[in-house]
Amino acid sequence: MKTPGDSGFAFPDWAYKPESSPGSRQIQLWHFILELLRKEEYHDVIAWQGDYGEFVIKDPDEVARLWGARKCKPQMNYDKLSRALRYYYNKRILHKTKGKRFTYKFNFNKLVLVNYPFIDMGSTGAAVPQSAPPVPTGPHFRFPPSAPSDMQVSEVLRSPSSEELRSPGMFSGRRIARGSVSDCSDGTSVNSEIEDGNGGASEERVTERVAERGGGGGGSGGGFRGAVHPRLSHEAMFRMYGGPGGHRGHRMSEVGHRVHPEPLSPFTVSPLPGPGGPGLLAPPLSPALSMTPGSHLAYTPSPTLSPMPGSIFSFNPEDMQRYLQAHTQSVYNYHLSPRAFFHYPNIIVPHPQRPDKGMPGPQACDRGPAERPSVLNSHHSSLPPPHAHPIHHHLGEEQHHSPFKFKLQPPPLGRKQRDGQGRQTSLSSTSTSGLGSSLSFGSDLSSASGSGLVSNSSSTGSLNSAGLPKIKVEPISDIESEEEVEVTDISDEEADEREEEFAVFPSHYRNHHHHHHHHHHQHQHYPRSQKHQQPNGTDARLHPDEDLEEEVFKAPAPPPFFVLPSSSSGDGRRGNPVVKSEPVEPADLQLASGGLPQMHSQCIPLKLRFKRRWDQDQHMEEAEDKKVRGEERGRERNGMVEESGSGSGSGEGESPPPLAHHRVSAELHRATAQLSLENKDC
DNA sequence: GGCGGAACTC
DNA sequence: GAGTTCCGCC
Repeated sequence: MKTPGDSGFAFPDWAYKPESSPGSRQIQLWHFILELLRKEEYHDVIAWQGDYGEFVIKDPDEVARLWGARKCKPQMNYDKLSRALRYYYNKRILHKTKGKRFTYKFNFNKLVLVNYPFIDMGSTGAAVPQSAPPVPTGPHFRFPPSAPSDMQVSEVLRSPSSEELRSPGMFSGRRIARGSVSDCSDGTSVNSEIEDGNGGASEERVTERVAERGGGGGGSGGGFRGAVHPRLSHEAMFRMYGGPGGHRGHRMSEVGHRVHPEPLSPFTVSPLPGPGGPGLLAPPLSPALSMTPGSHLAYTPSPTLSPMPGSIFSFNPEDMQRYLQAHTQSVYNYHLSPRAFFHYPNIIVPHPQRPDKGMPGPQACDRGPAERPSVLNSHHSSLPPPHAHPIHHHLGEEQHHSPFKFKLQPPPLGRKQRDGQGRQTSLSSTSTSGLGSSLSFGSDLSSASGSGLVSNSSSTGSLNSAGLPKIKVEPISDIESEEEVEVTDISDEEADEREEEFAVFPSHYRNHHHHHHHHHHQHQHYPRSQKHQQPNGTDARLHPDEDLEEEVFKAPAPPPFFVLPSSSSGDGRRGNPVVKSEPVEPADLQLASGGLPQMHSQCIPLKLRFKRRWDQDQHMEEAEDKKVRGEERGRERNGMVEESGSGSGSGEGESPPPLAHHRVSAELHRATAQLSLENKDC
């Protein structure tokens, strides 16, 4: 354990694993940083410092060197590394602590929550010994008692091919270092000096894994073994690393809601069953939705990923709940890398990988890609099949595919080519890079499966074979695509609270089926200074980062057919089933949210009501968006407000809370409640 | 030192 | 997609 002097909070081991890196098969820089951070050996090179998540690179050159070694980029230097780090700003993985040299800060929210939304660290022995970032006193949030459903989890998780899931390996201390440095076969590589001392740890690692998974038990060295859980709590995540003894291995029982019987992994359990059962899905929503400041992130796992979107909007209380939950959850999942779902550490597959080949270790620069396959395949047999499909099928009619996709970051906006001569030929010289660096973990699994959400793209066929939803993380620019839905963060403010540590990314949750034509497309947050405009003229960058943080969450639009009959509302208003995008019925809104007058139609079918509400929400959101957008434009490039002079490091990013959004949410809640009541009457 | 665009690689 | 490499700018 460690925690040298720092905090007692642990950062989950899995977070350090390269394998868990959602973004790519290769180790990512932030992962690497985390690795270093967690090792005492490197404390003089890089260490946690200051605020929660903040770290200082004490020896930039060394860090760069290590990174270069890991990536087999001998020419790496701090300048380059820092560039890479700066890219994280836009991704919100990191931000710079202003005023402090070589000091950056992680946005754990992004790293952890986003990537591992379902892991329930709380219950399991999530606590990790390793290094701990300074603890946030932060907000703890808890999940509502009700449990989401296995289904959800399963849905989400399931897709990952087993391969991905497996590879629990975590770094054992030395491994990284050595591994990383170790071979860049070219010779050019740096040698490892990193640490060393440990010889051959790699194999050891394997063993560890096996052991770990084995029973849930023992959390040996460091593996994080928390069970995957549909809900995850910050609290849990960062819980104090108190007695390790207790944590590891045990079940999450504490949390009453947990659904999975299996402490370890849902996967093993096979999620299948769940989907259908609505019951599972419909947990009480109450608390979940609450966006009260105090709660910080109220999160209810929701079926968003699965159920809602789909196609049918069946109306019943459960649906409602789901609907609401969806919002909530969506927030949670927003920005989730599609691949993120695959990387649940908990899902450990029993198979030990071969030390040599099997190891996914990123560190082996030398390893050729060729080997990889073997790894993957080898396990197949015994591992739980990537069940993907079954589950989906089960999702009842209600779910099917969710139309949501997640977008993460802004695209690298257009590049103007420098026509002339670029420095093209570039590095001829030494780069060793080409060689072996490519070690990827799982071939393409990730890409293929993608997802966690289903995108119902009827049109595109984007569904994967399994019919899984597709989550897409992408830059705004692409957005126009169709069905992407953005999820909006509900509680940004809270989440964000001080600094974006916990911020959830802003997002919009939209339905593209009917609406996308009208607006949206853009809405992505662009990084601070993005100033590009979309071709279509829409402003590509809506919010500077921080600003974005808060947005309203949008209700998923009703499925297509949702539209149909609905229009005929009992209240006499009739309409064609036009899908509309018009702000129709503002009145309804009033009704619904405000006071819901008892309409004579006293009992309007809930469905209709709901539908209306939905529409209303949409409109409101849109309106909000427009509004926001307008504002944004105004600030244009100057928008870098965040950056400008804040002297001290920390508090960046705060933007005016979108009251409207809250309002909407509130209304939604209210309306929901009322509808429920009404429903009873009926 | 730090930022971020642009081109480029893997 | 995630950097890497270069570079001009502040």
